[in-house]
Amino acid sequence: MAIKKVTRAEDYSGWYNYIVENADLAEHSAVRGCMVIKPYGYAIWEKMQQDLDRRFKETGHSNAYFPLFIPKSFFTKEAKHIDGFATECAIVTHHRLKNVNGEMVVDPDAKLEEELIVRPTSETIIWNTYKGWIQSYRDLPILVNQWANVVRWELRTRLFLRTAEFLWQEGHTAHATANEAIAETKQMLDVYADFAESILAIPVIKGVKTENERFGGALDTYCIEGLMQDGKALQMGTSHFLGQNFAHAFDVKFLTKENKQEYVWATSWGVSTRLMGALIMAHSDDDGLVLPPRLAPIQVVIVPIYRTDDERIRIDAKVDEVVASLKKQGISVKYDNRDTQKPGFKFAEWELKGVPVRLAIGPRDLDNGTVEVARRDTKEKIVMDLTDLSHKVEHLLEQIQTNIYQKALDFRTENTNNVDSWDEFCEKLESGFVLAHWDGTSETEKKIKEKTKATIRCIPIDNLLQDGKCILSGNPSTQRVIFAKAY
RNA sequence: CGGGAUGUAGUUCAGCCCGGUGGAAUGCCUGCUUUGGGAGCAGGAGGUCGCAGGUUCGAAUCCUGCCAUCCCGACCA
Repeated sequence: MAIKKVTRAEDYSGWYNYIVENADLAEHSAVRGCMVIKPYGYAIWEKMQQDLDRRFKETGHSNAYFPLFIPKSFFTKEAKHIDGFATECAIVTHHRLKNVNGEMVVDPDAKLEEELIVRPTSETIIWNTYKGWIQSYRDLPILVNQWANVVRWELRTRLFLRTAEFLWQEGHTAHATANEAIAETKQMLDVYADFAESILAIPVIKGVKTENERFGGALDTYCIEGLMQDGKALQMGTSHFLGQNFAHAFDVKFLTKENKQEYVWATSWGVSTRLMGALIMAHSDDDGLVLPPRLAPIQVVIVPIYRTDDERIRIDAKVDEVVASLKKQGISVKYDNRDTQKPGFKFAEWELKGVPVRLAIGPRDLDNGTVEVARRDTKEKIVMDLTDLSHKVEHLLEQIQTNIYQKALDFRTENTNNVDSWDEFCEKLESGFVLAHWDGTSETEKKIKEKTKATIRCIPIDNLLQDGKCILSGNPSTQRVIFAKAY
C-alpha cells in the first residue's frame, strides 16, 4: 500500500497543506484565494465559535449583524485605519449583468452611484450606526459582537492562515470613559488567552504591539501570540483600544451626567479561522492532525474487529452499550462500523483526522470484558477493563487535553531564549521566540526586520523592567521585547 | 505584484526534449477470499491532457496569451 506522507522535517508547508486537505478540513475553491471549509473542518470551527460565544455572552456582550457592503466614503472618514488594507479591498461597482450573445457581461448602465467596499473590517459601518444609538451616558456601554465573513484581497494565500475571504468574529464596544474602554480591551484579551490555552491547548503570550504592528485606527493594539512547531510566531487574536478615533470620525458624542457633550470611547477585538491554522501547526504530527479533546468533533471513535457475522453481531451489541455510556458522560463518540474498510485502514484514517481516543473491540475483548484504548497524542495503546469505562475515558480525555497543552508549553519554553548578542540573536531566531533589548524606536525595529525578517511580536503585558542595551543599536533599553519570524 | 516551478483519470505522477489512436500506481465499482495497524486475486468503469488562440496534414507534446496552485520575495489590523 503506497500512501504518500509528508513529514514536517522534509517540507513543513507541504506537511501543513497535506493535513488540511487529507484530514478533510478545507480545500481550494474555484475562486482565487478562497477556500471551501469542509464539514469536518467546519465542525471544529463551530466548536470554537460555541465556546467563544459563550464567553462573550458571559462578559455581557450580545450578537448583532451589520452589512457586508460599506460605502466607500466611510473609509475616508477614518483614513488611518484603512491604510493597512486599502491595497486589498474588493469593490462593488455595478449591480446588473446582461446577456450579450449568450455571454453574461457587466451592464455599463448599471453603475453604482457610490461604490461599495466588501468589508475588510466593520468599524466604519458600525460607528456610523452607533451614532444613531447613542445620545446619553445612559445608552452606554454598547457591547456588541458579530460573527461574519470579511474579505481582504491577499496576494499570497494559505489555507486558514491567510485567505482572501475568512470567517471571524469582531466585537465593537462603545464606552463613556477611556478607562472603561481600556478595561474592556484587556478583558477581551484575557478571554482570548484563556480560550487559547484551555480550549485550543496552545500557550500564548499576551502583549502590546509596537507602533509598526499596531492597527491603524487604534491607540493600542493588544494581541496573543503563539509559537508554531517550525519556530514561527502566529498572532492568534487582537484586541484594540481605539480611543476616540472612530467617535471623532463619525461624530459620535454623548451627554454626560454633567450635561456635557463628550466623544465616545471605543474598542474592537477579533479572532478568525486563522485559529484553525494555529491548531494544526501547534499540535499535529507526521501521522496527521492532533486535536485537543475539547475541540474534537469526535472525541472517541470505536473500531470493531471481527471475522464472522456472528462476531460482528456480538460486537455491535457490546458497542451499543459502550456508546450509550459514553454519551451519558457527554462524550461525542462515533462507531465506525463500515464493513468496507479494514481496521488498520480505519486506525490510520482516524489518526489523520486527529480523533483523541480510539477504542478497538474484538473477539478477544468480548471474552475478557476488555477494550483496547489508544490515545492519539502519545500513540500509546493499553487494554482496559470495560468496567466503568466511560469515567476512565472521560478522565483520559482530560489527561490528553492537559498533555497536549503541556507539550506545546514545553516546546515554547525550549524555544524561547534571552539573548544579548547580535550573533546569538540571529541564531536563536531560527527556532522561536527571542527576548532581547530594544531601544524603543521604529527605526531600529525596521532595520532588524530588514536584516533578519524578524519582527517584534509584542511587548509582554506586565513585562519585567530591566536596564540593558538594544540588541542592534546598543542604545539604552528598559525591557526585553519578543522577537520572532511570523506568519 | 516581481522571480522560479507546476497543471495529464478521484489522488500521486510518467509521457512532452525528438508532434502520429493517452499510460502506471493508488482510489472507485462487481465477485470471491479476508478483517487485532493502511488486505489478496479476478474482472470492470473512469481523461474536453488547466482554458483560449496559433503553427501543422496531424498538438498532451511546439508557440502566444490567460487562469489556477506551490515555493521564494514584496505586502499584510
